[in-house]
Amino acid sequence: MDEIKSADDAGKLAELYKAFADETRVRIMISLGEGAKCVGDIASATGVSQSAVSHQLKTLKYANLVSCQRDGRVITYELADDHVRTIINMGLDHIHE
Amino acid sequence: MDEIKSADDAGKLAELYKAFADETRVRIMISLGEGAKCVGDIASATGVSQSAVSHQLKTLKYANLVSCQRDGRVITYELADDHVRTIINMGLDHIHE
DNA sequence: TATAAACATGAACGATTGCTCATATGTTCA
DNA sequence: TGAACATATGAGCAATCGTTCATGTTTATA
Repeated sequence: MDEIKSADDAGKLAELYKAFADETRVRIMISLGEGAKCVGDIASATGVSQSAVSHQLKTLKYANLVSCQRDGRVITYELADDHVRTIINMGLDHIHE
Repeated sequence: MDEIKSADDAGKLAELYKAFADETRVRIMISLGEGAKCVGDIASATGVSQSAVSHQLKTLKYANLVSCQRDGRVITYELADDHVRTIINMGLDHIHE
């Protein structure tokens, strides 16, 4: 336990963490931590423009960190799985020592 | 558990994950996961130039992810704490589904 | 003290990133 | 069908990043 397992995968790992390496994306993920939301609600909750949110959601979706579902003209996004929450909480633990 | 705790801290969190968002730095941290090493050994273990390793170690040290200790003209680096291992393993879990 | 070894550092440059602005796509409803 | 709403997308640009190359700093040893 708490022992590094793979000596490879460094590239994929870096790719994964790149998705967490931006304040806007973190805000979006934290916001989605409260529950599924549509793009407009994410934008107002985070104070980021609709366009910027949409661009970042694309990045998060590509990284398999969020999933979405269309319902009429509204598209609802949610965190892909509990790994996302866990990774964020792990980071918060580290920050708060 | 597995519930996002803080609604703020987004900036600091992004800063933390930026340190993991580069393949070279991940390679260095995985290498240090095997145990403490000097700069030259890290360079040969990762196949990265001494200069690049040194630059990245500075970044990792600034992020409090590694610590170092001078012994003569050799400087030995090691992972700062088990959070680093945990964060990397968490990422590997996510990658390997 | 002069030299070499181990590491750090600064400048410079190409590559990537995240935003804005304008516009396109898709959907509902009158 | 046409207007309005929700979201996505592409171009363009400033900012950040990671490397290399050259050189500086610190320590040991002849």
